[in-house]
Order: sequence, then C-alpha cells, then structure tokens
Amino acid sequence: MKILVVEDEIHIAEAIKELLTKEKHTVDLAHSGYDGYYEAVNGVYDLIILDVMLPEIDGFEVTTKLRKSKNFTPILFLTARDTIKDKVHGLDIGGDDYLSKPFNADELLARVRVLGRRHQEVIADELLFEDLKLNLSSFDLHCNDHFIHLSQKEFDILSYFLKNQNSILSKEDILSKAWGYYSDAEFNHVEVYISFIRKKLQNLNSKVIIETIRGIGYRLGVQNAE
Amino acid sequence: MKILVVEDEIHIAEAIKELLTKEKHTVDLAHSGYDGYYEAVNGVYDLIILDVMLPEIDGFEVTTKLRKSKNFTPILFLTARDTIKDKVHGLDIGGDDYLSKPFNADELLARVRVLGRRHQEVIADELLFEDLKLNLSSFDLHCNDHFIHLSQKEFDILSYFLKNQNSILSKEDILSKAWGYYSDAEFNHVEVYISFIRKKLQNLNSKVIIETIRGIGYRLGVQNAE
DNA sequence: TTAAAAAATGAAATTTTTTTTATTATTTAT
DNA sequence: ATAAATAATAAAAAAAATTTCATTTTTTAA
Repeated sequence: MKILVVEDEIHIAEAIKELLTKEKHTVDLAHSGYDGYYEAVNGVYDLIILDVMLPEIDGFEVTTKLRKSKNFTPILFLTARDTIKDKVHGLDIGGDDYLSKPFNADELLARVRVLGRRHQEVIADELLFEDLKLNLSSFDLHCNDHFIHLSQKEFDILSYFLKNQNSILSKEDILSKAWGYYSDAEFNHVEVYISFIRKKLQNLNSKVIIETIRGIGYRLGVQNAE
Repeated sequence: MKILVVEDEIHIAEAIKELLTKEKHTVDLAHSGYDGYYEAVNGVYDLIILDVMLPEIDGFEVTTKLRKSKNFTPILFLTARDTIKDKVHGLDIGGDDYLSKPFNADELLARVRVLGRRHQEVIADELLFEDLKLNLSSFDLHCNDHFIHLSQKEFDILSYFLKNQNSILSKEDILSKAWGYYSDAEFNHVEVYISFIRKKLQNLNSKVIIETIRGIGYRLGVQNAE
C-alpha cells in the first residue's frame, strides 16, 4: 500500500515509516498539518496515518478539509489525546480508526491491514463462486479457461445470485432487482433469463447450477457428483 | 442500519440493542455463536457486533466461517479479552474493529457510525460532476430532475471521463477503455459515441460539455456562461 | 393416475445498441 | 484564401438484447 504518515515528532515518524516499510508498504512522510494536507491532496494514497496534535493545522482540521474536498482516503488517527470525546469527534468528522499513543506496533500493523483490506474490497472487481468468476466491469463470466459475455439483464440476475450465495431468491426479488420495482415485467421474464443463464453455465461446463425451489424461487448450487 | 448483535450475556445484549435502537438502527439479537452465524448467513446486515467469548463456537470462529463463505459484512468485536494478541488475531481473520469491555457507549456508537459510513461508501454507487450524477448500477445519467439511460459503450466512455475529471483523454485511451486493447475499432467509433453522449447531455440540459482538444483528445468541461 | 399449477424452453418479434458508410463541418498550416 | 487533416454527424445496416408468445415439461396435490 501507499501510505502517508503525518507526524511532527521526527523520531516517531521515522519509526512508523520503518515499521511499515518492513511490511512492504511505500511510505511518505509529512511533518505538519499543512504539508500533510498538501501531500494528501496531490498524491494518491491508500491510507493516511495522521497525528492529531500538529503544528499549523491539526489532524482533525486536515481531515475535515480532505473530506470536504471529496477525498475519502481512509484515515487512522494516532494520538496521545485519547479521551472518549476526542475519539468520537475524530471518527465523526471522517476518521476511520483511532489509536492512542504510545501504541503497540503489532496493533498498528493489524489496524493498517484492516483499512487496507477494506480498501481492496472497494476496488475489488469480481464475484466468485465455486468455479465461476464474474468480472463486474466487463460482464464476462469466467470458468476454467473460458469465458462468455453476459448481457445486462443476465448480469444483473447472476450477480444478484453471487452476492447472495446462500439465499433463495424469489422471482419477485429478481424481478425488482433486474427490472425495477415499478416495471410490469412478469415471472416468465425471470424464467426466460434463468434459462438463458443456465444455457451459458452449461456452455462453460461449469459445475454451478441454478436450482429451482418450486413455489419459492431459485438458488445457486453445485451439480450432483456421480 | 440493520445490525446483528451476537452476545450471550442477555442484559448486555439488551443494553446494546437499546442504545442502537435509539439511534434508529434495526437490531436483531443472537445469543450464541451458532445462532449468530445462522442469522448472519440468512439475513442481510450492514454490521455485526460480535462478542468473542460465546457458547458453542466463539466469535473468532464465527468470523472465520463467515469470511470463508464470502460474507464480508463489517464485524465489530466486543470483548473483555483485550490483549494485543487477541486484537491482532481478531482483526486479521476478518474483523473490522475491536472494542474492549467495558466499553463506552459514545465510542461504540461512533465506531458503529464509521463502519456504517464505509459500508455506504462501498455500496456508493454513483459518479458526480457538476450537475451530473451517473448511477453505476442502473447506467442512468441524472441531471436536475431528469434522467436518461446510457448504453454500455456510452456508459464506459462517460464513466471514464467522470473518473478522470481533470484529464484529457485521447481517442486511443478511450478506444482501449471501451473497446479493449485488442479490438480493431477505429477513431470514428469514438467520435460517433462522443456525438451520442453530447446529444444526451443536451437533451438533459446539462451544463456539462465534452470539449474537443484537436489532435489530442477530449475533456470534460462546463458550458461557457454568457 | 390424472388434472392443475408451475416452470422451462424454443422461436419469432421487437427494440436497442453498435457498427458502418458517406457526407458535412471545422481547424490548421501553407 | 485554400487544401489537407481532423472531427462531427446523419442515416442505414447489422448485430445483440429483450420481450412476447406458444408449447412442452415437470411437479404436486387430489
């Protein structure tokens, strides 16, 4: 990850940098609120570790300014001020986590991993189930080494299943997901599209099937081995 | 938000429920790890507040099972076990935050707000520029009170512009974004689609325009006021 | 076992999207 | 001012997605 550390105490800043660098992160340092804000705006970071008590403008102000300018990079506050009131304030103006100084290195790294993971998920771009991989931006459905393109409606429906892998989805559900609540589409629309998708799953030789639960709806499943 | 609280000490569970309900959240309770897992899998929650020490299966195990089954609902651990080792472990197996008991109600609520906010952002689903709002799941382009549907290619191109609001995008860029690097589409394809999009922007009466930078490419802009 | 209900599917019809082609308009360098 | 290059657009053609309709298949309950 690319991480910006904003901390005025040089030796602490360097220590954090060393810690993060060991974990293969790329770290930039800023030593005042003003510099920190400038770097955050002009660079692209996956995470900002931000001291609250800083020269010029403090960490809370930096956060407020960033969020106001639509920059939503995750922010981890790091500070000696650890009254509940401070914490609540920091989190409410747009911070993502709050760690008190002196902090434990392992905990810092774990919390960095959490924020990084969430970030990844945001930009994650595919849904997985068994041997299937659905690319959310190209609408291509991959299985083994092959892929097939899904139309918009096919995509809407299959991605709905992939996001609710354990649920039975009723035709009603699917209808309002793929055609919208106010559409006049009928159950047969769903049936036709389920049929389309099943055909594509077969063409891909996937072991994934769409099970019919009569009277209730459909659910993802796996082909009976035999 | 819809929140699942998994906590075996009934009076604590009830207290948390009351706290969250006051903040207008919808709260479901589970009192064992097994029940918690079952509820989490079968309901759709925005957040799970999870005690670590639970009867049957503990909170860490619940988390592991959920993540393994591709359920990525944010999880906030709440527990008396607050050694660094426990925290790090909890966060690394897929938890999102960790609060020690006894906890402060305001801090709990603030951390719930953070996780809810991130969740919103994850499912946030639109791109903005000036008077335009592009819905990424429906492909509808909104302006003032009207909207118009974009086709796949129109969407690919306009969303590319909206994600790069300050850049000039060359026809080459657009071609490889919307048609793919290996396609044999030509510049005129881009020109035709720019023309389609401009027509839709006009129909919407948007002040947004696509500027031509001759020989270089295109860029988003705003209609000259006069 | 059979009739009714629910679901699946094939195929045609319709609509929408995308591509192609030809023509017109604009900009720039000479 | 003009020719060449670049860009814009209209309209037709082709392809793809979606809807509709009719029929068949499957399941369930009587």
